[in-house]
Amino acid sequence: MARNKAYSEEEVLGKAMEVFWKNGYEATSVRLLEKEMGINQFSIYSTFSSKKELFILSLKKYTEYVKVHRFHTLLKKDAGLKDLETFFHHFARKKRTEQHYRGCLVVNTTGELGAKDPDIAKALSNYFGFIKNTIKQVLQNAVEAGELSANADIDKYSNYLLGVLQGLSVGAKALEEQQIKDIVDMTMANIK
Amino acid sequence: MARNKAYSEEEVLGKAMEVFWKNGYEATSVRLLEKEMGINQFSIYSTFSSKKELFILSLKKYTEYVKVHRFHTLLKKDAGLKDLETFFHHFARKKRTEQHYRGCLVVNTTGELGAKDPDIAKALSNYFGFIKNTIKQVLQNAVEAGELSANADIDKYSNYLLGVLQGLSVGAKALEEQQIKDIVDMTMANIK
DNA sequence: GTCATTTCTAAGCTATTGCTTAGATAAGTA
DNA sequence: TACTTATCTAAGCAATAGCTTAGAAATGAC
Repeated sequence: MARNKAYSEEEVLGKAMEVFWKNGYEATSVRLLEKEMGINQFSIYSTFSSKKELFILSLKKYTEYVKVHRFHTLLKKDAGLKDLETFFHHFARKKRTEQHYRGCLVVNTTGELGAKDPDIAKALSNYFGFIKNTIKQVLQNAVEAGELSANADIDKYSNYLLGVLQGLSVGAKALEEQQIKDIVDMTMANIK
Repeated sequence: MARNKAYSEEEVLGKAMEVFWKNGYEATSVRLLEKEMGINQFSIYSTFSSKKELFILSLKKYTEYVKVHRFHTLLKKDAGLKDLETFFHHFARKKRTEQHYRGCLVVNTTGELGAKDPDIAKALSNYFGFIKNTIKQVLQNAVEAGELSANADIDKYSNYLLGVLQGLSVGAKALEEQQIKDIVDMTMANIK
């Protein structure tokens, strides 16, 4: 063994995620990362290999972040339709309370980079798969609790809700609060 | 008067739009624009002032583009629910036929830049306003044709459809064809 | 304490960024 | 034909991009 790192990898990765989230991939320079992560370029490259690798790890970190800060209510064992509705309605509130809503890091990246890079595309796909499964589990709970008909096509429903969620992630950056509300109302009325 | 320009402004602007659409704003260099537009940097700057101005003009050009190539069926005088349904179903087909679907330039930009720059944000907002109004007019036609109930809240409906459209623009870059189909099916079933 | 190994600082690398400029070229006016 | 004005080519500007390297500093093993 030898000298220890003077920083926590998870901690500086969290900072990197914030920078990418705020600025986007291309607009984030390694100098800015260096400043915000609090470590210099040598450390960034020796620990995270490249800007792209750091970004992909940031996308994974983001998944962990939203599990705790966005999807926690839906990840409860007994989460049901009511939780789903509350979750979606949070978008309209966010639009009002946060001056400059940053949107979803993964949706932003889909817009900026799309499928340009296969490694990044895989990370995007993994994230959306996780979101879909989370929603699907809630719908499954709802069926079991009798909130939804037993022959409801919950796979179809979860794809639909994922799609609307992607729309809301764009809309919350570009539309008015009332428009967000309308989208959420219409969508939830469609789940029955 | 003096020497004339050796190119059509509208034509090279169309090329610029294509480059931004394919690559995104930050990933598009002036050297690349120079190459694809077929004019050199002096001409770009003397005619379009800056990269940002050129981009904003490209966003406006994109609006004109989609009027002709995407929304033409919805802009017909008698466009109705059937046209709306066909329009939405085109997304799933696009996903299958176009290897690397580029998505919507404006949605992509919302993801990449959001409200970072007020001038660009205004252009995004204008675009989404146009789309909403286009949809709203179709719904109005549908009411008048008796396809929709006279007390349907068509403003709410059009916000909803705009939101789903934004979602599809993301989803078509990141989801599977079947998922797109599910989103479209569920959405259209909700308009009645 | 000595050594091997890793991390640190700080400077520097080449390539590219958005943008500008000097001078040649073209075109309408008189 | 001479003059004015605008557009062209091609080179060049400072600043910054992502990334690397040389040498100093720290740390656990022996």
